Amino acid sequence: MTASIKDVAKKAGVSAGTVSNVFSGNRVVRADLVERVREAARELGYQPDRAASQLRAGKARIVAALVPDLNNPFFTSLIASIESSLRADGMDIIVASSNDDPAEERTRLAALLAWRPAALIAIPCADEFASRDLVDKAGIPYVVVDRVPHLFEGDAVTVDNPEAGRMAADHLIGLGHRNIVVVASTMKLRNIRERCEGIEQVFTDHGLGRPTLIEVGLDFETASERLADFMEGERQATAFLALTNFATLGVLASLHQRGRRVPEDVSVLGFDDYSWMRAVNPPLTAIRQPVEEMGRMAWLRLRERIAGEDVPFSRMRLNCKLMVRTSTAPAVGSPQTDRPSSAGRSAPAKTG
Amino acid sequence: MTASIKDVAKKAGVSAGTVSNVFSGNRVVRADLVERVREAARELGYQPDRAASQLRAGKARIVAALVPDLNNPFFTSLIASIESSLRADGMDIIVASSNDDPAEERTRLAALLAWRPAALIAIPCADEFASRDLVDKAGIPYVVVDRVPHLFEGDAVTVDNPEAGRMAADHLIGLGHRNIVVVASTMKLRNIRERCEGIEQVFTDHGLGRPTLIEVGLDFETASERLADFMEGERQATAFLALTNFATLGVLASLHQRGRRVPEDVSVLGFDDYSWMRAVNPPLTAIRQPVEEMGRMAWLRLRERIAGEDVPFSRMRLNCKLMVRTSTAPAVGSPQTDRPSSAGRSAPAKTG
DNA sequence: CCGGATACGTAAAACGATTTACGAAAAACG
DNA sequence: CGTTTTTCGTAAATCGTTTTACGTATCCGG
Repeated sequence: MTASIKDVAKKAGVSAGTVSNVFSGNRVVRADLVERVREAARELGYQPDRAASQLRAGKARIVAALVPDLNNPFFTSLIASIESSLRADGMDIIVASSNDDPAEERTRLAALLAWRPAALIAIPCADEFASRDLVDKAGIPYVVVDRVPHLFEGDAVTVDNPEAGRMAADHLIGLGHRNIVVVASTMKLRNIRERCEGIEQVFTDHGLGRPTLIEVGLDFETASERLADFMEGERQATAFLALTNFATLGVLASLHQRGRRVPEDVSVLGFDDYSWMRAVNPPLTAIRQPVEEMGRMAWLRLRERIAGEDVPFSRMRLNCKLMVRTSTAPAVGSPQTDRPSSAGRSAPAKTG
Repeated sequence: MTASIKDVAKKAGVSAGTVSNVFSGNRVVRADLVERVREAARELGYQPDRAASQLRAGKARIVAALVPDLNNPFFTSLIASIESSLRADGMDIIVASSNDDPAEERTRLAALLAWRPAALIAIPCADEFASRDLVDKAGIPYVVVDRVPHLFEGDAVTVDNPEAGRMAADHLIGLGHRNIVVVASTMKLRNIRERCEGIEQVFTDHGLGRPTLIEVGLDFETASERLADFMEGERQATAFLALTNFATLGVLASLHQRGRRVPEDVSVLGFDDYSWMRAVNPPLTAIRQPVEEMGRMAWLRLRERIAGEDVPFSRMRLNCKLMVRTSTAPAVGSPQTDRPSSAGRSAPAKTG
């Protein structure tokens, strides 16, 4: 059905090799022949078959991406960024979702590798990245993004999670909040743990005890559910610090459900920064992750590796940014102070 | 680096053809040989090269998806749905974004087709789908989703846009709203036009004139901007009916910016239905598009086509659902009535 | 015990590209 | 002008599979 290189060769009256050279630019071809080949190709609607090309040349022009969830805008934004970086280098992207399940991750990864991609970008579903052995065996360069295994030997791109946690905690404590609830997706993930560490550090620096911490899972539904349960008995918190996208949503939903107003009754600080956070009322104070840049960095590193550069492994740690909006306000009854201890513990939670 | 079928064959003491048969199941192989081949493959970490396999067999196990914007959750949800349908059939998905630009659409599409995918799922950036000729020439089955060309001869999956428009308009008019502003992305898109038609029809049925209509573009930034401009001079509207995701966000953002409260001062009805719409305050009344189902349907049809079934072209028209939440309320000063004419025109817009 | 199925493995020819080795013509050089 | 070099096209080999054609062994009925 589709024209092959031979059809073009015949039509242009040259050999297949010449046609190949015209398109790949691997060797120079006389101008008049180039013209004839181009013309013939145009007439036939010919375009080199990438699968065949990759097979023979051993150079893949496809990159694989493995993410935990294609419904999470954080991951898809990352893919968007990577896709637009890739394209400049004539690459295409093949994607798969592990659905946050290690077993699926393994099979999906195997399927991706079966295409012999030039490289892989992985966001593991658990941060041991148990399926890593498959990639190692395949011998292709890869970079782990966002969720990096402990003692990982390889390229990685993350944000500075401890610092992000500190920024968030600083902001809330600076506003006088002492009863802060930290809403994590799951402590099984290292990035989440690191954010918590940053937060706790600030608490310690201020002479405060550890903040209340709850785990609410990886999607909106379960997050809302668990938060609703939690809030049942909770009356003291003056601020919620949500460590992920869906955790933020869950907090908002259950606060609203219980009729507690933001920021009058309780402050909310979220993670990730999407359009809707700016649009809603009140606009959300949030820690912005540099998604766009993460994607670019990941590809930059992979490109070097593909080119065969033997640079040492690197862990890029990008900085988050605190976007202060109006969902966070001074704690009720607390003057805006940095004095340690005191306050908080006994601060009456205004109920809605 | 990676083991090939020959390595496995040698190790198992059989021919390459036999190894192929073991993995493809194309012909039966004696049990003991199967065992030996499997064992050898396991030891070598062998997995058939999909590119090579596709080249020889002429059967592609990859599907291409072309969308206008990977940062729009509507499109990525669609991809998520398709990906999970595909996987059940052993397919993988390769994606590209046209960035809402016909020229880019053309080059990206060409790149996708160069992989000789088994099928294509396309969401054109303009609804003529000007690059369609490329797909036709490639001779692969494809389905157009969401944005369907006029008089399109082919498979398509959309929602019932006129009906969606009617539902939305009915809801608002039923609440007594007469000064409704319809916020479209761009009238260049047929689905948007159809939604408008549905809306206008309801207006006519109620003896009302045409609603105010503004176009705000395809992304959040420009939408907010244009809406801010628009609202500068606007004081009468009691309800905004946003026809897309980003339009909805734009409406919320600029209303908030001008200090108009939802739903007390003005009602807002949005399109698409995402987690954040449920989570925010007030929860948004919205028209929910069956994204998940759209993806499934698209793949179902493609699967038939790939299998060679010669069914006639179909345009699947799925139903949207109105999710009534609290961002829409009875119009101020208007009793909840269906009486035509009167009202509206002169209803004072409460300013914030 | 013979003839014809049946079962199943192997060698070799594809698939559509790239790359290598070679050769003919043109160009450069002394 | 003869020799060497450069330029550039072609034929053939090759990438890792699948598939076709063929061969050998086993089985079965008569």
